[in-house]
Amino acid sequence: MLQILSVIGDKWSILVIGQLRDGTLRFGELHRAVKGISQRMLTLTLRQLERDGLVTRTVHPSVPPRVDYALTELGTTLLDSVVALGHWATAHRQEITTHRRRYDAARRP
Amino acid sequence: MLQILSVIGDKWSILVIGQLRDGTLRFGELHRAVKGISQRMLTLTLRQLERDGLVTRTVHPSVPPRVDYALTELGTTLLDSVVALGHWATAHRQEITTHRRRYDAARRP
DNA sequence: CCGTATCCTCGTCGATACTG
DNA sequence: CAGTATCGACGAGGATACGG
Repeated sequence: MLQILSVIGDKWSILVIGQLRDGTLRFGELHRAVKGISQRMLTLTLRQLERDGLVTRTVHPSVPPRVDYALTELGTTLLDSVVALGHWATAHRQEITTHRRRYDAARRP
Repeated sequence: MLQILSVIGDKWSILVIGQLRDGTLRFGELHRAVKGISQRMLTLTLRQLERDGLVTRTVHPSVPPRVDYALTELGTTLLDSVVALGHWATAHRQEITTHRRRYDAARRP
């Protein structure tokens, strides 16, 4: 069970899956879309997702090389929960930061 | 945005919130319910959740001491997404492990 | 019972440099 | 363009001991 949570408990995984909701993206496009992720972590995250059967990796033997990533059917089923989390996060972001400030203010007089 | 994902991107947070879905729990009860968590991490996780306004902490001044934790209204709204993730995880656990074995077998001949 | 305080150890991640 | 390799720093987190 903890093994499965590691799939979704990784923030990069969630963000990458979220980006793939509208269809196929290239490596570089993902790199630009997911702000703050390093090339290394993007590679590792995609490998992980591919290993778990959540995304497909398609290499086009061209020059320059082109690699496309897309959600599998299994990945799409997860997407619903992920977007729900995304909605929750954006909906309550302000509320949470307010709580944090209040909490910190109470403990640092 | 990444700050908010840190709330749910932590596996302990997710597990703790999941345990609180049926109501109030004491510290020790949570400690036993969430398998594998250390006392230290449970404390830190609960402080984090309290700081974010997802959990209330109620100290009963008795001997021995008793501390109850419960979800706030905000925490309950998150619970829906969390249980959705939980359902997804249990529903596809087998499928994912199968993918993993297949992937590993293909790369380790 | 419910913590806090230390210490110490792993793994994780970013930076950088280099290939096909 | 899309990676792989290497390294070094950093912090999460377990173990332990102790306090209210």
